[in-house]
Amino acid sequence: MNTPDDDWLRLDQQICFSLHAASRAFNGVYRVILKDLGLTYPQYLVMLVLWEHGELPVKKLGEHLRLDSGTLSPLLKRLEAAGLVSRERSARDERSVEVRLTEEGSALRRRALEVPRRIAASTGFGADEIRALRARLDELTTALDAAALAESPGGSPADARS
Amino acid sequence: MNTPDDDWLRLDQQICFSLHAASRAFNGVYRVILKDLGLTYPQYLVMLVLWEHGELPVKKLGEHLRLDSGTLSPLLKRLEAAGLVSRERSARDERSVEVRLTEEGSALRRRALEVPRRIAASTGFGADEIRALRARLDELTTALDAAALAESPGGSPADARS
DNA sequence: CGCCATTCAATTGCACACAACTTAATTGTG
DNA sequence: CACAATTAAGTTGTGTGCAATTGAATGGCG
Repeated sequence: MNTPDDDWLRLDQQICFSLHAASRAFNGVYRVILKDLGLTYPQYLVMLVLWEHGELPVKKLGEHLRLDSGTLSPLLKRLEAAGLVSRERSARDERSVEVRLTEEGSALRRRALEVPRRIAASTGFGADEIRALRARLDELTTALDAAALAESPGGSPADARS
Repeated sequence: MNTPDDDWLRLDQQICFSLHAASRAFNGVYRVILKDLGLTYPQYLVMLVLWEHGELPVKKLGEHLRLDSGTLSPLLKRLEAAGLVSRERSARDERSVEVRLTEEGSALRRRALEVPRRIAASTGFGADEIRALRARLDELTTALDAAALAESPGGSPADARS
């Protein structure tokens, strides 16, 4: 009786909504800061992975970012049009497409180095606070992903490979 | 020298990315659970506000949800097509449009009551943990919003009305 | 060797999210 | 009262995000 149904609906709104709002607020700050680089926020995430790993197939990129080809294909096409990456079918496996940084894409990294500092400043959070929050969010994501599989309409254990 | 540039770019990826991933993970769980109700996640957020406030103009709805008419207009049109809400120009101010729950929309609330519990279970977090995380995220959002204004290209004090 | 299940990208269709613009109504001011 | 500035919705265009489908290539198995 502490939490009648009405309160449940209210509390619920606040949890999911806070996350939704925070995500969009982050997006907004990145949008402003990344405009100089000519990148959107998701494009920046792709570039971060490429700057770290150099070159990798679309599949691997998707695993790092939890995105599928439906999202990545058009995004990569835009990065290619911007001259930042090249896409080439792998010689060994013609199904796979290797995404590589162009010289221009690699060079952009230097200009991107100041982004993290500006973002960190925008949050007003210290490094430790950020680390703690990140850990919390990762726990949450792991739990939610597991739950999505279980709840899934065909929530069959068949999906839960390994 | 504790944090060379490389580490900054890595850490940065993790903060923004964790939030991005958590938000999408939440979205995924809601997608599954809300499918029964025929609602998308943002549509559910709109319905939550309407269930709480009954009826209100698009503008107010946008303030509660931090969404503008560009997002809300088509979304509300879909909710109207689904028979859950009605839209009617206000008599007192013809610019404004009042969004009201239909009987069907009000009735849907009963079926939505179980959603919060299922979501809470999916997170695996306790009520206190959720509250703490929500508070943290709200701080973050406030800070980011303020920063976005300041960073804004025309980050002129002219924008900061009042 | 030949066939079928699997895998990878790309495409299609739908639904946000947001900037920029348009249109209509209202308010403030002279 | 008339007119400029403001305000509210809606529209347009771009860019994700994801389910479902398609098409090409690969790998396993008889």
